[in-house]
Amino acid sequence: MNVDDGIARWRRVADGIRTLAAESDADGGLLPSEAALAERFGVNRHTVRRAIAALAAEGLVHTERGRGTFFRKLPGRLHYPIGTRTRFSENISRQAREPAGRLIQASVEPADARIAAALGLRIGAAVHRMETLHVADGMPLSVSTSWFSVERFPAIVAAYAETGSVSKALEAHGLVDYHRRETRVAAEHVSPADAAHLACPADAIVIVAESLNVDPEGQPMQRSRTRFAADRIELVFAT
Amino acid sequence: MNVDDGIARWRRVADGIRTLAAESDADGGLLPSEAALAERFGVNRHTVRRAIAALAAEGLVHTERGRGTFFRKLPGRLHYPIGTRTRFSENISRQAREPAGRLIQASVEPADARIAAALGLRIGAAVHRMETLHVADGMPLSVSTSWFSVERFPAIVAAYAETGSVSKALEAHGLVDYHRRETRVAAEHVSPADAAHLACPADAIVIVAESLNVDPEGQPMQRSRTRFAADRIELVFAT
DNA sequence: TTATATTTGTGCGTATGTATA
DNA sequence: CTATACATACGCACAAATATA
Repeated sequence: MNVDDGIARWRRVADGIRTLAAESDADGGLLPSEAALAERFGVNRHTVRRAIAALAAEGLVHTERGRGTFFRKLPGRLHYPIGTRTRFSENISRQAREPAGRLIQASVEPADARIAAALGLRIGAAVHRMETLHVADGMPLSVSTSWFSVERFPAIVAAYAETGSVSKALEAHGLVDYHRRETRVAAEHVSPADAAHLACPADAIVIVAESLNVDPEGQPMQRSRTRFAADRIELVFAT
Repeated sequence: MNVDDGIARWRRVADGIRTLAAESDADGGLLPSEAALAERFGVNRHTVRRAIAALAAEGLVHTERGRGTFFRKLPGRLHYPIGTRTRFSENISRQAREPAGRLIQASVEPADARIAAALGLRIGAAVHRMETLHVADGMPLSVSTSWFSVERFPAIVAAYAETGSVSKALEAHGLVDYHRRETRVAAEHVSPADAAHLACPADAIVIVAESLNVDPEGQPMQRSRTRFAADRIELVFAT
């Protein structure tokens, strides 16, 4: 535990304890004793005590003399299952009430090289670009940008605005089945515009999921880039 | 700049300079002078010099006497494909040279409720807990914590330490095939300990992937929690 | 109830690391 | 380079609160 990295030992111990909390997410759970933690991390008990003091100051744990130190409960994240047939409304409605998608902005633009390649169109072909916000229980969870071929889905924007659901909007175009081909997952700091829509602080984190949906014939028909508020949701990939 | 957070000033200055490098991603770019950096961060010039020395030691910058200090170029994000049969070594070795896993820390502990449930063991059963670091092309990409049943994989730690690969360590126990059942993906700010291992700034982001690997009979045998440096890698789920 | 072990809380001395002037 | 101030980390000892036999 002696690395000259400019980070104090009690800070690393505090983080180790934080990890324990993340791993064994028991509310009201009992931490190992200070002596046990000192041995586990290879530091003096005073160092453990300083780490615990820092965690207590930020409210993660509380200690009771003679009894021990206990975790406090962390606000849980919603689960967002992602499989081959992901539908926002269906996913979230099992965990929260009133799932809702709201249209923020829509436009028609020429496809750039990347969009054209993803959707199998010519560069410059007209595509709908739709910006949507997804809310559950009054809490914004994600904002998403989607691209659709104008030729194939001329009225997709109106249909989404009316139903608040991509799958229902696609049904209106006669497409009742589609599935997700690929999802790329990254994470970034939130952009100012997204922070406003998600009602989160300027230094918040978003999980960025880029995906491609294809119809039953394997033809790509929707490309999307969704930014999830990372403190409110986690993605679950079942394989 | 005087906060009692257990992080040395030269470390914060070093992280600040790293951020400068990320923003103005010009290869061979010139840093502000040491005096200018000292004033910008509100520290003594000696502290700036120590920060630069640390960055030079890890290869991010190089200094030329009388001329100044210069950035080196940063690489783009690697892709990390995740499917039912993910292997770190195989994935990364197609894009980078010398993939390597290094054992950071290992211990045997009793399984808490969560680990026991995940691995199908009794609460309190002995499990190996293994902390590993994964590097490609000399750049740390992820740190991972894994849990294995001690009864089933008594020598897993030694086997990993020798081979630097989980799949090879499992082969040594006669398990040649396994697959990933579920992956949960979240994103957080990096913990100080992980930041030290990943050599990234204190305000960096990690993608947290929790997964469960099962053997051909469907029996869970490895639970892991991997933190990826979000600025170096993106996860790709093929469905 | 008492007795004992466990756990947290406190004090003090010493050595080393960090940051400034 | 030295000098100074402060933070960090350790080791030991003991007191106070709690749990348990």
